[in-house]
Amino acid sequence: MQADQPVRAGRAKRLPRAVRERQILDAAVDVFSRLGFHAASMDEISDVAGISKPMLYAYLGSKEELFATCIRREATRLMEAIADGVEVDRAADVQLWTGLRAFFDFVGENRASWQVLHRQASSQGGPFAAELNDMRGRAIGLVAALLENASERARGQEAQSLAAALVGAGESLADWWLDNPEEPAAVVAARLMNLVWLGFGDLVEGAVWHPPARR
Amino acid sequence: MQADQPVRAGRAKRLPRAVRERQILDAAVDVFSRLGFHAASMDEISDVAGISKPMLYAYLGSKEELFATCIRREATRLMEAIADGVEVDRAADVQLWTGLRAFFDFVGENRASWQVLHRQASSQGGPFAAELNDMRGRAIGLVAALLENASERARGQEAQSLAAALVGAGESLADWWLDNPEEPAAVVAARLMNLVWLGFGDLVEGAVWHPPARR
DNA sequence: GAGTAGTCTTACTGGCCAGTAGGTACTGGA
DNA sequence: TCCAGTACCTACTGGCCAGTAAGACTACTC
Repeated sequence: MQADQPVRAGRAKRLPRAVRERQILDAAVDVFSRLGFHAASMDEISDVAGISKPMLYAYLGSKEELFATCIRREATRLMEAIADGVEVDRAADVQLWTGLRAFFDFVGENRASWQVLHRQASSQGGPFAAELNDMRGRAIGLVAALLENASERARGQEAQSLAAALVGAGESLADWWLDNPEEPAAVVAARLMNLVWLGFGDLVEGAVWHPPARR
Repeated sequence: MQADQPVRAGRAKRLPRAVRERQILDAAVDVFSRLGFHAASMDEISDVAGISKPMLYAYLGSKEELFATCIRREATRLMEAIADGVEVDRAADVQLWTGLRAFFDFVGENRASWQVLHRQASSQGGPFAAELNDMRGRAIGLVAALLENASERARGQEAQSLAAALVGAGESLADWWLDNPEEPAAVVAARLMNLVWLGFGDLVEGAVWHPPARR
């Protein structure tokens, strides 16, 4: 019987360190996104990356360091994608819209990254969640600033919590979209835009919804 | 040196099975919420519950079964709390409002439950996420039905995705609230209600937000 | 006070996996 | 052609933890 699995045939080709590191990080994001931090093993990651375990440790350090590096890299990519997408110097609604578009485009094109960021990182306690919360906080702050600019009524806590809700709606809708991927990113983004903007638009005009007396 | 830790002093008091099972589930929810599924050990859970490990296995089965049982119990509690809270036979906005109130009240009073449901369960692949998605799906379906009733324009995919966004906004805002707990549940709930209802209210009246031509 | 059913324990096994020791091959310069 | 440096490897160790074997204690019944 011949070898039917093309498992790492012996020694891997020599490559400069920078290239290998990128390969390893790609593999790590893939594995972490599929299995989660704990269930992912360094053996599997090195396997997917096409190298041996000691290389992993030599280049990226411990499992925790590796994971943190993944998070930082993917978070940075996401935030940069959004920053590049937002058209500043335009009306608030356009800024929000372009930001949403950039966000959904990124998620559509980088599902694994999104999995690692949204699911895995936040569910591990400790420094990871902190790292992630930091990025999330920056996103919320960005949206909050936008809201504060657009309306006098949204200030401080008010703006922060509305922004948190909005960012959460985006995250959740992105998840839903991954399970129902038949629609293009633009359609999904537009739907969220309709929901939140027209809602917030009314707030801007001073409308307030009053809870009725309890029965 | 005397024993300074009141660790399980020898044999635990005999208790009927139903009571023990409840204690164990309480302990399990606590530990899972703090550490996550993988990092939580059966030793720690049995310790917190005040019994020995074999009891755990005798009563609740394997670690996975125990976790699934926790999820099912907490999901059921949450859904029942919401169902009890919603005032049916009233206008759509009142139904939504009462549902939101019930949801935020539950989260405020059962933080550990919420942690297990929202963070831990969804980040473990396999049967857990399925179980959780099931409940989540029911919540989304409920909201979607409400939206469909209220408007002709929201149908099928449209309603489903809007509902997903709304539920996600609620989840996210609940998380934010846990980190900023100075405000009462009602205030936070009202804020979300303003955001989403007035937004959706415009959709009902036929308003549509058009994305501008890209630059 | 002997039987029995259910509660509870100590003390172990076996597997998985993070991390390492101690090498071998390749490449490029002197 | 030798050397230095870097890329890369196989093969192991040690700890943690899910799950279990084997039995001990209690309470209730007749």
